Amino acid sequence: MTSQAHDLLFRTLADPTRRAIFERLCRDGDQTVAALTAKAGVSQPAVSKHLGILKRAGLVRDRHEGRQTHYSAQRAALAPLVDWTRQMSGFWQARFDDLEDLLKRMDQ
Amino acid sequence: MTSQAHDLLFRTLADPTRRAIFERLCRDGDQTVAALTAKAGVSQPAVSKHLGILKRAGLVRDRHEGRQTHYSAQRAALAPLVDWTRQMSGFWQARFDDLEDLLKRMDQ
DNA sequence: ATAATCCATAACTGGCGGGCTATGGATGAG
DNA sequence: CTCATCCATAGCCCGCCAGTTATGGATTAT
Repeated sequence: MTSQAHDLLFRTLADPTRRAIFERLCRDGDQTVAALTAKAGVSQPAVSKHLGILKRAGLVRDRHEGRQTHYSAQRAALAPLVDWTRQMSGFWQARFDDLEDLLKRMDQ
Repeated sequence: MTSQAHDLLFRTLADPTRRAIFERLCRDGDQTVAALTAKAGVSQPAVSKHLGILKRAGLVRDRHEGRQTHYSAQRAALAPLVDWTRQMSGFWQARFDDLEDLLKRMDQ
């Protein structure tokens, strides 16, 4: 896993609004842009931009359905984060390896 | 764990230079500011600022020794990150609980 | 056909943050 | 005592990025 990937992930998750959108998608599943905008506290274009950035980081997928776009969380994209934490900790690799395998097979 | 803590952690780790400093402290242990500056690719004041931010996030500790300041990584501060990832994933809590306990008892 | 809804993009703006140089206080060396 | 070294802070600058409004293409409703 390159350090670029870590950078992209960390920078993407550093913004509170964006992280909140991702959290919501993780908690409540599939959401339209309108639904996300209703709770985001920012304008619809801002939400669209955040979704674009999340998508570039692989954290979400979009699915077009008529004039709506549904977004869903891609939890597997969190794997590099777990990997990095494991490297920084330098211990208990075994436990983390289990988790990584799970995450990597979670492309739904 | 408050969402403020997550925000502080993510924002602190989002910068590549800062993350590299933390990684180095994790890998190679205790370092003086001069030693860190030598490899950081930025000026000494920049390194000092990064260390200050890392310290505010609880990720490093400083120890004064004469005119030198030694910094060391506080891996336990990564616990909220693990916690957040666990929440987003919503699975395998047991495995992560083990890790969290370990991290929280690692205040050296 | 017309109007309304959904979403993405463009264009602009402002603030935040990471970089720098300059400086000074504290400590160690000669 | 004087000078050099280590580090932190101050002050400044500039680029990036998250926010906004405006707009338009696509789809659905009337």
